[in-house]
Amino acid sequence: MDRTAPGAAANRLLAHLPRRDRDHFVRGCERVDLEFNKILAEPGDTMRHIHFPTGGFVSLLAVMPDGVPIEVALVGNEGMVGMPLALGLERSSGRALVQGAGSALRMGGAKFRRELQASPALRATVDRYIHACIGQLAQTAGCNRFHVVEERLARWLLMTSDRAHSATFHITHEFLAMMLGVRRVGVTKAASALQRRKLISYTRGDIRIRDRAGLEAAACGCYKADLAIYDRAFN
Amino acid sequence: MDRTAPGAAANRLLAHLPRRDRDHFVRGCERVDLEFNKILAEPGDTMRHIHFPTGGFVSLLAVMPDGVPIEVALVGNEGMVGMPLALGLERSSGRALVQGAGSALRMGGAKFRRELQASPALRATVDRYIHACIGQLAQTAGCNRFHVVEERLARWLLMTSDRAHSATFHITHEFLAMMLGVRRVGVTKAASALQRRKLISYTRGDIRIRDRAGLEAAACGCYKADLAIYDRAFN
DNA sequence: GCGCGGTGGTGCGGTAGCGCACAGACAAGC
DNA sequence: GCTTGTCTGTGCGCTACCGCACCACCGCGC
Repeated sequence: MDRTAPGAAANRLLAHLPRRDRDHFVRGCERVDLEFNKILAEPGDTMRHIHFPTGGFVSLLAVMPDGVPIEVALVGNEGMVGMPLALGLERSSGRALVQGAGSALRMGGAKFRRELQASPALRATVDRYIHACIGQLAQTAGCNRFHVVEERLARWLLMTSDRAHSATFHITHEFLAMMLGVRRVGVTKAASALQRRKLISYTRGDIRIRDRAGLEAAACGCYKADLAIYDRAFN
Repeated sequence: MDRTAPGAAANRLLAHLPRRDRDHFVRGCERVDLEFNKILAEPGDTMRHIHFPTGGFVSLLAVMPDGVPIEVALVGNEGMVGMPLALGLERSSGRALVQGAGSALRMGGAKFRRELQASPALRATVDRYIHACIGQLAQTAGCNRFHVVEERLARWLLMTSDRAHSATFHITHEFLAMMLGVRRVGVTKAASALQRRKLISYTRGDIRIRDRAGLEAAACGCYKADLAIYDRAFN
């Protein structure tokens, strides 16, 4: 993957654009930091920018009527945050929360829409990503219904590791519990089971994946299904 | 809402188009029957047509890696079946199953994409629907995690009643169990509780909603949230 | 009349996850 | 050193739902 504009290939979605479109697009963006725990959008917020993470990653959370949040999708440098803008709407329907600090390319909503009009390749790439995201949402809906905490935790760790591009990252049980929509002790129980099986290790929020293949086997099939969905959208 | 082309307003999504676009679009469609239990798409299938239900309604199901299906969205005459086509892809990622017999307007995929190019209003309307659908998927993901069968059943009955435009419709406990991803006896238990509370009545698959307001109170907030999502997308 | 398939209801033991409460372990700051 | 806050682990009773099995009822066809 050639890097004709700085950071162009650091977001894999933008890397799918033909060089000319990509260079033009990236030049129109500004580089911003994604700071840990920062909220990029709340339900009902007007979204000012679309973000293409280059490092770091962002959780998309549904906020239930009683205010309890749950993660429904995870966005790293393979995707973008701000799908509503690509669909002609301004208001976010969920919460977007920075999970892993890093950086992103961002562009104002109005400008982004002009770019979408101007570049069929951009439009096509963004649409494919939306398609993949819809698939991931549907997968997650089923996963939440059928799979036990230990499997879902394993899936989450793998997805996060992929997006962090690292076998280690930082997240507490408390936070994980929020993501998975379970109690903290549920995470503690599942995580210590995974640790006992020597698949992961952790202390005070520092998590390390020790046996990736084993963890994949411990995760529900949704992890592989997610990969397949992205693959089919962009193959 | 005026009916300048036959069936134009029978699909509320198409009814959002300016008259000229709508008439043109509807003339390019063919009218087809949606026959009960017919599968419009399986995961991985090439989608030949996009469908705009005019009567009848269609379940979108995620098929889990072990083959077990679960409903993730419900499409009536407020929507369309074939989102992937609108996003430049041909392969369905889930299963589309006719739940309520009726009819639809349909158009071939290639032609539909040409129409999307030609009519910004069509593109905008379809995009808004996709946005609403994403919201519904996220809501369902959370609902599946947090809410008990009785609440989810009530939500499903209300959503279905809305799409059937009727307080009565036909569906067995067995089938409902598949939609909700629970055992048949789980549905039996929840349904008889709702019946005891005089919110619904049923015999051998014939379901009637007797107290709509009561049923709304018995449903989880996801039902109202769904309505709000659609409303915000199209207000 | 009889059998049979489709539908709904019940019972029973098992388990995953819940709410709540409390205890230990480590880190950082004073 | 001591305190305070954060993080992780354990115990307990409870509930929703599970898998499995069996039964009752109804309508239809032979």
